[in-house]
Amino acid sequence: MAKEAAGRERPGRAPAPAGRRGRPRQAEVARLAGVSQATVSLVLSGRDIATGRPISAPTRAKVLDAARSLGYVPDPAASRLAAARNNLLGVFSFTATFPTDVRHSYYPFLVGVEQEAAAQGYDLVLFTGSSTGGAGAGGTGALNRVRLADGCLFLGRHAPSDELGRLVADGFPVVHVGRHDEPEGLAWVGADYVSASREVVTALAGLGHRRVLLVREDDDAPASADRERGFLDGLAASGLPGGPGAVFRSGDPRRDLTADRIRAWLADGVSAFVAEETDTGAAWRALRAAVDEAGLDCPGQVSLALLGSPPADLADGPVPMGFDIPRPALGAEAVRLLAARIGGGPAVGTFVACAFRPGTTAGPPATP
Amino acid sequence: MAKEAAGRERPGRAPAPAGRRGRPRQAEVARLAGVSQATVSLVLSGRDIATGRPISAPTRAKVLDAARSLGYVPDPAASRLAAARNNLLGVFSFTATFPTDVRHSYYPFLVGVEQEAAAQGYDLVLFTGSSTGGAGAGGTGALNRVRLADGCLFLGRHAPSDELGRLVADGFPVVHVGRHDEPEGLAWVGADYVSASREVVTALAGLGHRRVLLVREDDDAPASADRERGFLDGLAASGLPGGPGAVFRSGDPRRDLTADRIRAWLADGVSAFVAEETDTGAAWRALRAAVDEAGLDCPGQVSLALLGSPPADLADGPVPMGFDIPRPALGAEAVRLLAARIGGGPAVGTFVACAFRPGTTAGPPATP
DNA sequence: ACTGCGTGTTAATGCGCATTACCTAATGCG
DNA sequence: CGCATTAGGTAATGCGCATTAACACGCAGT
Repeated sequence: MAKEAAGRERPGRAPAPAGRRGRPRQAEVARLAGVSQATVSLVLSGRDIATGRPISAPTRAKVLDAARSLGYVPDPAASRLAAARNNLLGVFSFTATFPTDVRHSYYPFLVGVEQEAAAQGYDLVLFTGSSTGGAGAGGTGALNRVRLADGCLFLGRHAPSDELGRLVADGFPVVHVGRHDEPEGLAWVGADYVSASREVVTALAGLGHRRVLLVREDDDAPASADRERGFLDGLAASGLPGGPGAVFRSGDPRRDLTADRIRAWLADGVSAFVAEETDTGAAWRALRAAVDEAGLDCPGQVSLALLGSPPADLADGPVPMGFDIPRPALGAEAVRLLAARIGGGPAVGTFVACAFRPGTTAGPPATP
Repeated sequence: MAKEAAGRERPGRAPAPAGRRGRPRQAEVARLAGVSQATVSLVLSGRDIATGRPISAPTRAKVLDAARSLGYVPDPAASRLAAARNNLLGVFSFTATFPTDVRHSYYPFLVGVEQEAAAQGYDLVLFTGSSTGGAGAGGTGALNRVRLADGCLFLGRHAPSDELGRLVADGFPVVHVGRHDEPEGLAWVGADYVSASREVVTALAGLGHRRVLLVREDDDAPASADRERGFLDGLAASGLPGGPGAVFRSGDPRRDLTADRIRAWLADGVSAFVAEETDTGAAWRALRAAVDEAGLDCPGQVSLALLGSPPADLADGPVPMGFDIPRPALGAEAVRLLAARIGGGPAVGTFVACAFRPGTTAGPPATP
């Protein structure tokens, strides 16, 4: 290795602090200002007043001037090491590349994250799960780099519980977006599907409906279960008949939900249908198709509601009664929670309320 | 004069290394394996053989076992501080928030980046320009956090030269994607528009065209200038008439490029038109519209070419003669360059060749 | 036997910063 | 006036890791 010709110097491998190389350090600011490095740190971090160790105005000024004239910028790695914080928040997405795509479902969420992070004085650092790169030792690998930040948000349902559990066990501040009970002690934020679904049912009951049917897919995600629970809660609260008969479950709604079936239900007293929302929107799609096929007028002869937002390609159809997941708010809440955890707060789970959407697909039941 | 603090313990604020708290450190692995921390570092980094200081097989095994049983994972911040490297590559995108526009999404580029990074043993960390958050001291702020990584790629034409220059001046390894001459000493990779454009003209000349016209927008980006230069070079090389008459420049091609005008050019001996590619694709769009409007048969009566790829919404039209920017290759090359710079290589600029695309919009000139 | 040399391993050091214990005036106060 | 307090600042220390000088131990050569 040939680097500097000055004979020997610093034992470590060594960019010289001398001459004109590399960023200035606090030590150099200190020298220029005629104070100690510690004072520089105190002044620049503003921690002097915060901790009741005030630094006199003239000294402050000297330090700040020196820092500015040298163009001092802190080293985030060193900050993190020394103080266990560098005001960086990680955002980990398990999707292949990072969702820079606006159509991507995470996008609105990220908007909220970004705003709240800025409000709390944090910068963001993004990670993706794809990289299977280097990292010699651990092998655990991918998740490890989030430790660069003070804490990390995790998006995506495919979060591997074991790796996450590892971070949690190490006391690293983590918040998962979307309810997630798996690793004990994991903090999360989730939308309150139960209340929102109940509210939809209550609204239908308020319009006069006496029999309401839930159409759901054959999917056992917690989000689906929550919706069903809210639905049944709503029926009970409105004094409507619940039980298994109030739920129609199908692995292939498009096939099972025929126009005939719809007519039969109507004849049987059902006047409103509620569809679960899923990735594919299959339940909602099938419901609408069947109603159309049966030649029924939507708010007039039958009322429809959707427990969530319609899929993008149906966005210009009539707005369904239902609720919207407040994704930006969810993101903001996640950041708030994470900030609290970094500050030593507890690892709690939090629900964020969804916004009820009246829509145009529900009205009073037809009077035959 | 103060040395012993017999009563107290660690002066720093202190998560205990004791009991069962937090990640294990190399020191604990060392203790368990009955070796020194230095040995652990050597073994885990594999640097023992690399530096010709081999560690004996039994010792290696002990260390590796201990590390595995404790679940040791390295602290990326500490690695970076101590060694000036942590095998992380930054990718900085200057787009506002998380980019809003899908069309010139960086996606294909990122694919190449990701692959090559993995191949080189690096993990990725992503940044965006938006965050205007905390960062006490500097004020320079946003760009600073890239220092967490060993080096950083920069995407986007809006790269502020001064901030970038700062990083470059500090000796931080940086590679900009897209030619960028501004800060002296900035490394970059860019597509070779000059050669690619020349090749297109040569191809047209080879088909027998004697007068070719370039349609460009009123935009002075270096990418546009390069295309024009390549175009003119190509004319010269083919012995065709160049000069200002060979270039039609318009701030609003859709308005200025009328069917009549096209006919006039044809009457004047022009038999092929070449459009510049831009974000909007306005030149190409206008050219096609005018030719259609004039009722001209495209490969038959007039030949067209595009110096780039057609906009997404015109993707299913006829494939224009032109060239494709090898975005994944560009990304890969950028990573290679960055890795080289981290390894101490020079800050060079590199061109990546574009792929000629014959397409179906060009043929021999009409024989009147 | 002493030197030379190769091989393993450890002690010591520092990366850049935050933090704490301590030190020295300059007060306050009964 | 004697002591406690406050204001203002500094020296020392360590975060977790990588790096290297130095040491310890054979084993050959002369």
